[in-house]
Amino acid sequence: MSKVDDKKQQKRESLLDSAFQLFIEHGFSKTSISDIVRSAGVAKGTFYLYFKDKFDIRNHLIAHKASQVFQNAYEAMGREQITDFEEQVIFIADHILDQFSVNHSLVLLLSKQLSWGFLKSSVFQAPGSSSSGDTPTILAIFHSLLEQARYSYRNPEIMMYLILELIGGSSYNAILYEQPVPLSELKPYLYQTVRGILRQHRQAPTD
Amino acid sequence: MSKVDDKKQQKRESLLDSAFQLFIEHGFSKTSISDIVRSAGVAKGTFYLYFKDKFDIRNHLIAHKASQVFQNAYEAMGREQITDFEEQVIFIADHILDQFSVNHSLVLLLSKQLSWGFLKSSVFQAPGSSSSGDTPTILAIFHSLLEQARYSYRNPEIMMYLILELIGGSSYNAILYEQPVPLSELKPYLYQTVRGILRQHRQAPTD
Amino acid sequence: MSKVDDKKQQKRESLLDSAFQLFIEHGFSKTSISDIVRSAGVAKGTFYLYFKDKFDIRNHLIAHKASQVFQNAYEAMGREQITDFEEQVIFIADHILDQFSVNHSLVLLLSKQLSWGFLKSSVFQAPGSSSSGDTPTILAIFHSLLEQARYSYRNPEIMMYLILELIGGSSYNAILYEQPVPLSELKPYLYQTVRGILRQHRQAPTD
Amino acid sequence: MSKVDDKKQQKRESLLDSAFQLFIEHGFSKTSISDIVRSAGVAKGTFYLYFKDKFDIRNHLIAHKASQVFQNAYEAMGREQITDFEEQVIFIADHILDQFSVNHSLVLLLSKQLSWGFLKSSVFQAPGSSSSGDTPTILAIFHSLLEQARYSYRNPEIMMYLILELIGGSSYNAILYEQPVPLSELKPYLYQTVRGILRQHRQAPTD
DNA sequence: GATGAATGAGCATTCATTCAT
DNA sequence: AATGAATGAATGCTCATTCAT
Repeated sequence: MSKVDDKKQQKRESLLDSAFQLFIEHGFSKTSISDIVRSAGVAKGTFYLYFKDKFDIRNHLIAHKASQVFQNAYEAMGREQITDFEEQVIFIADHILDQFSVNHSLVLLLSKQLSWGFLKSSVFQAPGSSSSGDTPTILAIFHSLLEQARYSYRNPEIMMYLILELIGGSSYNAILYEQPVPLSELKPYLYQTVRGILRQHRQAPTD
Repeated sequence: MSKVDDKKQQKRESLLDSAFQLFIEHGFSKTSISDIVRSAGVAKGTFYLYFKDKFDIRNHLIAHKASQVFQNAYEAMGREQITDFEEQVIFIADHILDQFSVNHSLVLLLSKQLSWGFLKSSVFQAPGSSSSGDTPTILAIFHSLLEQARYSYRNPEIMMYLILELIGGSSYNAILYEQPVPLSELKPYLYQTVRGILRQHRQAPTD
Repeated sequence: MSKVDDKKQQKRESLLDSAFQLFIEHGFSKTSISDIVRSAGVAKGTFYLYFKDKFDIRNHLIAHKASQVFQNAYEAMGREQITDFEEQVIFIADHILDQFSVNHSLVLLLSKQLSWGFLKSSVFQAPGSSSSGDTPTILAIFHSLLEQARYSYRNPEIMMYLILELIGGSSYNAILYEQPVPLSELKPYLYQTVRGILRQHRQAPTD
Repeated sequence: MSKVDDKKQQKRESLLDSAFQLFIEHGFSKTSISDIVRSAGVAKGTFYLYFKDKFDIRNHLIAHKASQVFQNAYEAMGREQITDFEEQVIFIADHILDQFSVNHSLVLLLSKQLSWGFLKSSVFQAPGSSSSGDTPTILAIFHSLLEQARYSYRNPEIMMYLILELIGGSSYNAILYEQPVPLSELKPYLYQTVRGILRQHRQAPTD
C-alpha cells in the first residue's frame, strides 16, 4: 500500500471515528458535517471525497461497528469450549449485551438496528470496506454454527429475526434507562425467552 | 365547552392531523413547521400557542395514536367473549397488528415506540389531552385484566416489556418490507413466542 | 394599502434596486444573494419571501425595466405630433437607444433580451406586479399604432421581430465598446435598415 | 510533430470536445471543470496545463467552432459557381443557418456571438490554435470577396455588422423555439432584409 | 388569541485551484 | 508532463422562532 493510500485510509478512519463520537455524544441530527470535519482535522471538502453525505457515513459506521461487535463475540466464543447451538446463541447474545453495557454509545448506534433484515443486507456482506474476506462473514458464521448443531431448525431466519428484535429492542431501555429493570435483572427472563424461541423451532436431532 | 374553546380545540386537532399526515408521508425530519401550519390552515405563530416545538407535537401525536390503537383493540375484545388472559393478550396483539397492517403510517409512527417504558410514561397518563378519565387508561386496563386472570404472573411488567418489544420490533420490517417474511407468515411464530413468554411468567393458579 | 403592505412593497423594491445595481456593476453570476440582501439592508431569509431565486429576481428586473423603457419612449412620442407609423417606430427606437446611451446598465441588462418572443411573453403582460392595467401594455400600444397606420403590414410580428433583434443586437457593442463604430455613427445605417424592413412588409394604403 | 506533441494535442482536443458537449448539454454555468476532465479522461490538474480557466476554454471553443462554420460555408460556396457578391453573402448566410438548423448546439454556443466585433477579435486571428495559416482567415476571405465584387460598398464593416447581428439574433429563437415562426418561414424575410442592407451600402459599379 | 413578515444563524454542498508525488 | 488528493472559501437555501400588529 502506497504512502498516499495510507494517508487516505487514515483520513477516512479519522472521519469515521469523529462521526462516531459526535453521533453518540450529541445525536445524529445535531451533528453537522462541519463538526465532523473539524473534529477529524480535515477540510470540509475532504468529507465528500469519502462519503456521499451524513447518512452515508452513518451507514458505514453502523455496518462497521455491528460487524465488530459480532466478531468480538464470535472470537470470545472460540476461546471457550461451547458446542451446543443453544448455548452458543446465548453466549453470543450475552457477550454482545455486555459490550453494550460497558459502551453505551454502541447501544445508541446499534441496538435498534439489530434486526435480521439489516444485518443480512449490510453487515454480513462487507464487514470491512472490501469483502475480501479473511474473517468469515457473520452470515457464514451463523450458517456454519447451524450446520454443526445437534438439532435442525425450522425457519432459522425467522427464528433469528425474532431473537434479534427481542434482544435489540429490549436492551435499549434496560441499558440506557434501567427501565423497566436494569439489564442484569432482565437477562434471565430474556435468555429464558430466547431458549424458548430456539426450542420452538427445533425440528429433530440431527443424528 | 365554550365556542371559543371549541375553536381552539379545532385548531389543535387540525395541527395534529396535519403533522401526522406529513410525518408519515415525508418523515419527521423532512417536515417543517411551515409545512404543518400551511397544511393545517393556521398561521405560523399559532403553532407555538399549542406546542413547544416539533418534538412536542410528535410526542403528543404518538401518545394519542398509541392510546387509540390500544383502545380500539380493547373495545373489540369487549365484543368477543374472551376470558382467558393469554387469549386476551394474543387478541389485543393481533388486533393491533391488524390495525398496523391496514395502516402502514401507524407502523411508521408507533412500531418502534411500543415499549413498556414509553407506554408507561406517556400513553397511560394522558390518552386524551386532559387525563379527565372517562375511558380507562391502558395501565388500568392491563391491571384489571391481570387481576381477573386465572394465573398470577411474576414480574408482569418485565413480561409485558418483552412482549411489547418483540411485537413492536418484529412487526416493522414484516409489515413494511415483508422481511424476513410477510406478517401473516410471521404471526404464528410470533404468537407462539408470546405464549411462551406468558407461560414462563405464570406463577400458580389464582384459585 | 395597509402599513404592512407598504413596508412589504418597500422591501421588495429595495431588493430589486439592489439587485439591479449589483448585476450591472459586477455581473449576474458574480453577484450573490448575500450581496443583494446586504445592500438592500434586509435579512437573507427575506429575499426568499419575495423571490424564488436569483433567476427569478433577474426576470422580474428585466421585465420591469424593459417595460419602463418602452413606456418612457411611448410617452415621449405622445408629446410630439407623430402620426406616420414608420416615423413612430423610428422615434421609439431612437428614444430607447438614447436611454441606453445615457444608461449603460440598461444595455447590459436588456439589449440582448429585446426580442419579440421575450417581450410577448413577459413584458407585455405584466409591466407592474399586477396586470391591473392603468397603463396600456406594450402589446396593446403596438397594435393600436398598427391599426391607425396608413399602410397595413404583412406579418407584423415577424417584422417587429427582425427590427427588435437588429436594434437590440447591434446596439450592444456600439454603445458599450463603440464597435464597430459609436452609436451615433451607427444610427443612420440602422434606421435606414429599419425603414427598409418596414417598407418590405407594407401591403397597401389603408385608405 | 513529435509523438509527445501528438499526445498533447490529443488531450487538448479531448478537453475541448468534452467541454463542448457539456456546455451545450447542461449549459456553461452548470458545467464544472470536474465534469470536463472526467468526461475527457484526464486529471484535474491537466486542465490547467492547457487552459487558464473555464472562460478560457469557452473562448477557444467559440472561436474554433465559429471558424469552422464559416469555413464550411465558404468551401461549399466554392463548389458552386457564385460570382455575385450579394448572392455570395446570401449563400453563406443560408449555409450557416442550415448548419445551425441541423445542429442546435451550435446555435446555443454561437448564435448570440455572431457579431462583427467578436469575429474580428477572436475568430479571424486564430482559427486553429496557432495562426500558422494554411486556410485563409475569414477576414481575408471577406476582403477578397469584397474586392472581386461588382459594386463597391460604403462602410462594409458596418454593413456586415448589421447583417451578422440580424442573422445571429433572429436565428436563435426561430431555430430553438420556432418563435415567432420556424426558421424556414423566417428565411425569406430575413434574406430580403439582408439584400436590402447590402443595396443600401452599394456605392457604384466597380468596373 | 391569532397573525405572518422578518429574522439570521446554520447547513449541506460545490468547485476552482494548488501542489506534492 | 501528468496526476488527483486536498483544500476551504463561497453559495444558495432552510427554518425555528420572534414580535409588532
